[in-house]
Amino acid sequence: MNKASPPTENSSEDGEAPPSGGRVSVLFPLPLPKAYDYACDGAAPSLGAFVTAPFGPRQVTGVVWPSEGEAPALEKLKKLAGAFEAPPLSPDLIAFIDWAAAYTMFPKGALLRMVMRVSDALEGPRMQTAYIRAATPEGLRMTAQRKAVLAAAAEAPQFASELASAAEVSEAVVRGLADAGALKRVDVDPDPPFDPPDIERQGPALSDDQQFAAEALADVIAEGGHKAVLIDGVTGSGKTEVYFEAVVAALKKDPEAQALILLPEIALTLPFLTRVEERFGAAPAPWHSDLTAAQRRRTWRRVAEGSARLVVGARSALFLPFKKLGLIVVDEEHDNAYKQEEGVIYHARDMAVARGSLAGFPVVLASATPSLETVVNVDEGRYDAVGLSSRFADAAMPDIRLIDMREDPPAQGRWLSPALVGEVDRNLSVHEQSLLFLNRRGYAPLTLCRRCGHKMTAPGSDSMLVEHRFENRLICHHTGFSMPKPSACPACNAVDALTPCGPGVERVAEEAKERWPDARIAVLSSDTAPGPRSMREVLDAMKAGEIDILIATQVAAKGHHFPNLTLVGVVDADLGLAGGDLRAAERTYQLLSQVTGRAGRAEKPGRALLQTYQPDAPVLAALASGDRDAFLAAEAIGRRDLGFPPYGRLAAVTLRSMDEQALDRTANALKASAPIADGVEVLGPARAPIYRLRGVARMRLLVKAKRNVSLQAYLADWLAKVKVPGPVRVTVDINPYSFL
DNA sequence: GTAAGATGACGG
DNA sequence: CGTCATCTTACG
Repeated sequence: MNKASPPTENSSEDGEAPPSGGRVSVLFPLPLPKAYDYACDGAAPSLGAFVTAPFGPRQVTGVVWPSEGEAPALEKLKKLAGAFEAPPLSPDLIAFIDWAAAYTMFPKGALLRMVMRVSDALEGPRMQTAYIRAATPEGLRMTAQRKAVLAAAAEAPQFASELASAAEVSEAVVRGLADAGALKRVDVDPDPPFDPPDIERQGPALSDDQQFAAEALADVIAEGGHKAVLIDGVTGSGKTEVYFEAVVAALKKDPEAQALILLPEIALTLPFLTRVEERFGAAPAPWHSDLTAAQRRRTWRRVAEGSARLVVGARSALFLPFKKLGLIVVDEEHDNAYKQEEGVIYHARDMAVARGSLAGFPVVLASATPSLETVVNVDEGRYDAVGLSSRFADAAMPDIRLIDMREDPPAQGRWLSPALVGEVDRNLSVHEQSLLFLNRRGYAPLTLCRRCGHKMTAPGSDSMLVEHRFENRLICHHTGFSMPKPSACPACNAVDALTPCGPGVERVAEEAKERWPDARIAVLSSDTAPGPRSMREVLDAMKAGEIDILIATQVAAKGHHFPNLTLVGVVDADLGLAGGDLRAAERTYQLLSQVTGRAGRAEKPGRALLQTYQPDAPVLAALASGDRDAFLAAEAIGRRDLGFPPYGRLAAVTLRSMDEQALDRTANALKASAPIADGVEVLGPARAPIYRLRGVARMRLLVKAKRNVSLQAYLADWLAKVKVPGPVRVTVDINPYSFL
């Protein structure tokens, strides 16, 4: 704990000196809405510095924050306890946190907590001892073990454990050699810096389209300042190479600038890291929830000091303490995985644009199926757009056909229509791969008692248990609850009456195995059901052509190239349309467009068949005709007429409680006290579609407002008036995506 | 988040 | 009337 660097100018533009008498505001990473004031001896630590201070009965680490509001008298203040050497948070990030807290209506401290989740990063490097080769001293007693260690030693420092295992001896031998002077001890930082990306390295040759788009982005970056730009290009058009050029431009323009590439899912980040390494000759700093504590600390520290210049990460990377962030790329910007639904609720794409806007740097959004929000922002001139129309390597878009399941139904208890079966037959005969897509894990989504009609649900929950036959268990996909499949109905005790209803991937696989006993069939879903084969192995086998028919959930839809895949069969194209939330059609379009785009990537033309009971649904018609823009235009009109986002504002106020009566009362009381305001409509309360989850019941009110009203102001005013009893928890979700 | 004070439920 | 459990509040 050392004194931090001297105070910087306290940001006020008129050059006003910081409040005299050595006082600072400190924001703690706790769910608190404001910063607290402290006295300090001597120079105040600079804005953004990490400090510890007594807070109530304990010592807490927080960040020096801009003061606001009236402060208590100096003599009432406690003193700061200490400061950290870690680089202070940038004014950009402070401004972003303030903004994001106001926007999401979560307390500032809760947002700061997302920045400070790396608990031990502040302590600075705890040096570790490593060993390098040294001149062998005279008279060194030589043994076989010692020889092996010296042979393994090198110029680059290695830990005792590494040397010992390389030489197949114990660590004591290594330490003995160091004591004898034959190895030199050196202190190494356990968090080595990341190799800088090589921005001079020549990228691959770009197509004319790509070149044009890359230059447009380079212009935006050269111009400086904030701008959001959409790269709109079909699957396989090479968007990635284009935004890599934008990264190069941003890093070249300012030798201190850092760039962040956001990806929607961890599963995508791992292969992507390799791709970045190929392009830039160095792996980027990774950030996602699967990192170990050590990897996390390394990235956090190196990002904070500014030496990690390129970061690839999931949505939470937005809250890394970048020293000088100069560009954010949001890949697959339409992906709903960008919406964080737990803890602080936010949409990473929107937050990325906001962060760029506050700090004055460009944000690039990339997608083959951009969200309606983004398309409208482009149409209304708030965002720029560059298009990539041609598919790479001249591969044709797949031929997409709808199968009307009313006219061409599968046999009873089967899920594949004769038309789809015929196409798979054809593909098998010419040794090309087929993908059967069904976005449903497990064997059957519903288990019903034939005798009494009882539906199997998780205890204390209204969510259906999904049968997973490989494990012979019933699993709740919402809570993670799982139980062995019972032989008797828990409601009426009828034996052997529990019946699986509807198909999941496992059930389609069962049908496929019966129908094509000689074909090589694999199942791919996030729970890697069939035996010990991991997702990675299945994907590799598919790429290598070792699988004839892959039956998969959406994990196969994203970011994989299967060169010999020429047929995609969508088992249930209507699946995402049920439930009817406002983005159901859009999501279906995005997902199915992505899946069908897997067919025929290389020289081989592909085809896709969508099984549907509603071939007239506009989404499906649009998919079949490939007319994305017409679909978006129709969606836009629908949303505008209903006043839904992006043409209006929406917020969900969710109440949760174990006590259903208290929940009901509070929900109704809340509704009754909703202020009347022009252009604001409060809907509900209604039970959530899955009403109870782990014993907690949930009700929701929706606030719908015109675009020109501030939802946050309305909600703050409203929620401040109502006293919510203890056992009922209220959360606000600005612009909700999930209606479960 | 957390710990101390305030409020309320049950037992001697 | 005392003790323990739970809710409320405040943290500078």
